[in-house]
Amino acid sequence: MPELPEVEVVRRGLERWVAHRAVADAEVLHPRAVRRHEAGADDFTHRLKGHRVGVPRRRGKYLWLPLEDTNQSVLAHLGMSGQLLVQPASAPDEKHLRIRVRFADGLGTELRFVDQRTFGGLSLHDNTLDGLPDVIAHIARDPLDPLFDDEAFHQALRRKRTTIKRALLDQSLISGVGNIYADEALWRARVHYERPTAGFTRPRTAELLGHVRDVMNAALAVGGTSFDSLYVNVNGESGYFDRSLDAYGREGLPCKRCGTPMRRRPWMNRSSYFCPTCQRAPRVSS
DNA sequence: AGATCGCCCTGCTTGC
DNA sequence: TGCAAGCAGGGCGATC
Repeated sequence: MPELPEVEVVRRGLERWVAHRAVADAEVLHPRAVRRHEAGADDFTHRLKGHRVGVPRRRGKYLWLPLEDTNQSVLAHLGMSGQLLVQPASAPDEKHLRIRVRFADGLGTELRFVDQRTFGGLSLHDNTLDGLPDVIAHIARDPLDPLFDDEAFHQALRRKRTTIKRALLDQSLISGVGNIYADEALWRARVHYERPTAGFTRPRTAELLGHVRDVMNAALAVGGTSFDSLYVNVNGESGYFDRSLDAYGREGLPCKRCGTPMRRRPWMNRSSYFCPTCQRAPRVSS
């Protein structure tokens, strides 16, 4: 669900409301929410206790809270329906509350991980030398990372025998792009989702990356994309970018550039939305 | 070795 | 109205 802009909105909220607070204790209400923490829920809560949270960081759709004075971080992935909420301790438990973190201060708020579908979760990991949780060392830098290497990405596209949307969703090539922003960027670039990457020229790659960055920055500026209450920031508020989507979810509606009805095609157990006129299918697709 | 597929879940919407 | 199928912002591990 949440892609880079939505996760970044959450990270900023955590930076404001959770950074530098000491953990009093944590409570795991659903074991699946910590399944990536191999030592189990008790170990997870025990290790959190008493440590101060550092400044939250993010790479792609992953975010993590470094624990000060340790070499470990709490890694979070929201999956399809995960939320990190900062709530008054007195607020009633959400229906899908999975993990609660209480703090040793008088602010009266706690951190809650709420997740309807339980595809997401929290876990604790050692950091690599760059301060990255070790289990996400394979995740590529994201396009808003100043150290993202455009040329290396282009070369990777040239090298692969795959198609462009698969490549955009491959988190080991470029991270943070999901189904919505892939379709949005491809529409902006007028590129069909099944275009083979091997034929990409340097200018075409550069243009596509530019659109990926533009659409993500635009979404970030309005708090991300929310279709329903499943994606919200740490204060439970929705973002507004759904109003600005040009492709995703617009099946049958006129293309905002040329008026042709937009199409939806089943794709990898998901959907791809595109304009059949602006985004010409490659002649031989398989 | 790299690419693809199935599956992990819950809940809402749609269509018979 | 009831029920089943289809669909949803993702990613991992098994498989070819």
